[in-house]
Amino acid sequence: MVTLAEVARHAGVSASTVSYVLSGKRSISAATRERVETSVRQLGYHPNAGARALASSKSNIIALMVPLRTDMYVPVMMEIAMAVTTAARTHGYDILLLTGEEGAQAVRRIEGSALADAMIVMDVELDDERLPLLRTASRPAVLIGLPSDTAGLICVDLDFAAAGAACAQHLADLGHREIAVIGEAAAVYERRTGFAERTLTGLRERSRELGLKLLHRPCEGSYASVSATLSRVFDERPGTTAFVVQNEAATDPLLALLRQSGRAVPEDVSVVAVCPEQVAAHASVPLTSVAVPAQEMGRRAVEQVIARIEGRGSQEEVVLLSPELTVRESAAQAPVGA
Amino acid sequence: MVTLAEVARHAGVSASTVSYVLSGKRSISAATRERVETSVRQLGYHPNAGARALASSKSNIIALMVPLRTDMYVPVMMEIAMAVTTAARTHGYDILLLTGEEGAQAVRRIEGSALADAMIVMDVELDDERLPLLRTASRPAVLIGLPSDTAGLICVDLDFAAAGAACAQHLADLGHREIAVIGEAAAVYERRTGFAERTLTGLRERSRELGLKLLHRPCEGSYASVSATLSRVFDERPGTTAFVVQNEAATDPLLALLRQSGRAVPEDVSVVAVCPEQVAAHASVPLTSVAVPAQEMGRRAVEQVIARIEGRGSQEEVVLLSPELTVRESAAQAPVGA
DNA sequence: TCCCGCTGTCGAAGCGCTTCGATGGCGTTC
DNA sequence: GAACGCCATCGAAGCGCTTCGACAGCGGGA
Repeated sequence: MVTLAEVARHAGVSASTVSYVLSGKRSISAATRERVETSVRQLGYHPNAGARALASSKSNIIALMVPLRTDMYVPVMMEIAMAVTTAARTHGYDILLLTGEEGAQAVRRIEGSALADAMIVMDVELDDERLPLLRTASRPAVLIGLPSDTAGLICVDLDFAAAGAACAQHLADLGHREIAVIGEAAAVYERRTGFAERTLTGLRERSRELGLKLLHRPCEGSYASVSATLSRVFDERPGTTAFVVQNEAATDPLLALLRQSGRAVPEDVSVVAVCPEQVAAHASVPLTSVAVPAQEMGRRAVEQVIARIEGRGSQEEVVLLSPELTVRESAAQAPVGA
Repeated sequence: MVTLAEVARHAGVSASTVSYVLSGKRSISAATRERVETSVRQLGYHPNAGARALASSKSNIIALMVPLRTDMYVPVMMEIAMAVTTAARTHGYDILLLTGEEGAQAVRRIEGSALADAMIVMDVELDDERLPLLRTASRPAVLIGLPSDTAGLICVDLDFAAAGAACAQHLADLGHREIAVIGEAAAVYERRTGFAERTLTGLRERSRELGLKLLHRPCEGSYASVSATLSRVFDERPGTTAFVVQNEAATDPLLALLRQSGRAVPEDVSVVAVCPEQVAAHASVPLTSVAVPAQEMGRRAVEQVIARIEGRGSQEEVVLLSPELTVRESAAQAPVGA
């Protein structure tokens, strides 16, 4: 391995000069800078990460805690993780991948060992066990998600309430009066991962304002579960003309089962989804949907966290991204006389 | 932050003694060990990762390169990544997440900066640009996937050829004579990510041995694409009674479109898939399938890489996991007189 | 002409840990 | 009872880098 000292010798300068050329923290004459840069290139020098971290108390690593559960919401999670990683690299940071499994323990470990300069935590529950630690941590942390108490926290998330409202509004504009919500699995609500509840809140409030009838049913992603849910919905509310789905796995079964039961989408029944673009665009009927902007969320989280590492930005901030409803083919004017 | 020196003072011993207690590299009396361990606990000491890495030239970090493309095979990739991370933690290692985007450059960076002790590389292409570097690297590397030339490499992968053969065998056993293969998108074959080709090879060879007629068609995951592919298949080979699908995204459309075209699965047409368990189990007709054992692959890759870090194991090794075909409901006896 | 204040460079200290060699005290062995 | 060896512990060096203070040289203002 090539060291700083070797580069210095090769360039005929002192080690500190090389260091300053690399960091740009002191002015160096153009001539010297070029000589050093040439040596760096010729020798293929890469600074030793450990030594650098030790000397500067900065690792240039951001820890990313992703949920271990691979049973839900996987593509979005993956997309966010990738977006975070890519965004971090453009700022010179690497990502250390942690699973939620270790829980609060992981936060302590990272904090204590100085392995990372900051953390990004995904899949935060409303009353997450990690929150107290993150609040008092000596290193910045950014949450992707929105716990119930955001005091002293930096959060980035889609404004799911607005997303819910947008769905209700869109369907109301199309003349629908009775709407059913096919939600995430009951376990998701029990775990209290805010986003599902917030969507529902948004749906409910806007529905009340607009005088819509709203029915909510949690639902597993399986055909059996969607099928059962559908029957119950049409039993209870035969006048239902529109669905809002927030459950990646359930969208395909929903469309298939509606078709099977003789209801055409969007002629007889409209469907609006809250899901990733890909899922919406590739469904059997391209779905009018509010996208979960994974890329954007990842990018914003990285920006927030780096601002904090560099001592910029406030101690507390909630970044809520505005939802955008994309009109595709699955939602249309309510059937007349419905 | 608590340092080794503080622990040493607190326990009334020298710093080196604390270090030896922690590493177990020299024998320490039970009394001293306990005293030190108590101090460690009381002070909440965590060794500084940078200092440790610098002094020992060992970072206890494994770099994991995942494909950036989020357009294919996402759930499996995520599952493998999670399995790798979890497995690594049980051995005391953390995972540094790299995207394929940086390509060979990333390999050099990790190597030069001593950021990680080893690498695990996913989504290897048959003739990957990173291979020469990985072969000559001073740090161990393990591939998940199988390039064409495995000389000097450690590889872990599912035996996709055997998987293909198993599918052919299963369908032949059920009396099918004409089989169509719905493959990955053409781009996947062009990129030459071996697994798709190897499955095909296995299918072809076993089909030849058993006298089956085989037709292969690459296919996008969209309904339009699957629909077009299906028509062409039935045009060319009206006698087709069975499908092998290797394309996560296409399975659902395939089942839906077969049903729509009046062909019942499995009564009229059988389907066998090569895909993750979840996809197979939750399909509208639970799929008889060969699973991609993501967990197992992640675990084995970590074991291999740690063996190499510790100086165990050979310089070259190919671990091919045996496929297991799980019988579900989508494949049945070929219709009589077909 | 003298002194001041830059700019560009260097030397040395130190980040927190591992590890090598040295050492002191003990029980054994003949 | 002297010599030996072993076990447990210590001290010091050094891993490769950053960063602080020092200083040489030079131009400009008075």
